[in-house]
Amino acid sequence: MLEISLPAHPPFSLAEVAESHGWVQLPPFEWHADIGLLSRVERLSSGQVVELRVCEHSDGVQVEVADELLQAEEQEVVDKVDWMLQLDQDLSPFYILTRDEPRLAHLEQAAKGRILRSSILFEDVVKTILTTNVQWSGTIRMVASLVDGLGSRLPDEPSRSAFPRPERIAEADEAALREVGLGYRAPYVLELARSVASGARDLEGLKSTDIPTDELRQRLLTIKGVGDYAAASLLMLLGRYDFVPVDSWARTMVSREWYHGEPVGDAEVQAAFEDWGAWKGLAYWFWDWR
DNA sequence: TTCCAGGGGTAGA
DNA sequence: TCTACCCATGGA
Repeated sequence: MLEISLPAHPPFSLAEVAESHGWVQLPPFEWHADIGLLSRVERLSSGQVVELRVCEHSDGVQVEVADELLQAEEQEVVDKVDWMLQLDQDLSPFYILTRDEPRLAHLEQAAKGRILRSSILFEDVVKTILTTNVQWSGTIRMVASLVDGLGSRLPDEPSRSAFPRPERIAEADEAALREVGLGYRAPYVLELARSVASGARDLEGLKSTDIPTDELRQRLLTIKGVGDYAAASLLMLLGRYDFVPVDSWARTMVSREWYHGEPVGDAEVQAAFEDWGAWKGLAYWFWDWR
């Protein structure tokens, strides 16, 4: 049994990160709210498949892994948990701004503001593509069958699997992915997996904070299946909050809040949060619509 | 049965 | 740049 303690930049709440959006409902994440346990099956680069069990602990989290790990594997676990939970995220400039906005003033006290993300960007891009033009229940179904069908299984609990590697998806053919239930999104996911597996596309490199946001957005938009909504969502996951991910929910809420229920377009939604500048997406995401 | 979802690609103006 | 049309699939 390996136990690792990791500090987080305060304020921090594991529950708030876990419940920051729907990702926690998608495998290989599992969230046990009653005991505050975030679990996730992860395939390490060595090939070993492990379960990461994360609990809140003093000023951060404690990560438990049942297996013996090499030093390099342990470091990989640390890096991945740090990335997924945004442990070192400092939102104090945003919190200062929220103090004058009643709909957001509670965020700092509640330690809200971090957004849960997957260990590698490939997984987040695939999942985001699988949220488009489908109800949330459909996204859960597609991700679950993709993970169960192509993911590496956890040895001690074979009903659970890691998210499939790009190389594994790249080996599949389009018909198989359609059969898994991806429908017309199958060729998008396949093309992405093949380009990442071949090295033609470096998604992990997009995590670099050196890339200007507009350039980053343009690069995300070159992925088939990623449009304005998906790009904005992914920018949020990359810590760039300059765009609101406008979906049917956003249009409904902005319409109700500021347009007397009249239908609104993407431009109206973006404009509604324009004053928040570089924090626009975050202000939208955590807005208390009441 | 029709409509639409946590939209996006493509063709044609 | 903007619009119309198409895309698989399951809830509502």
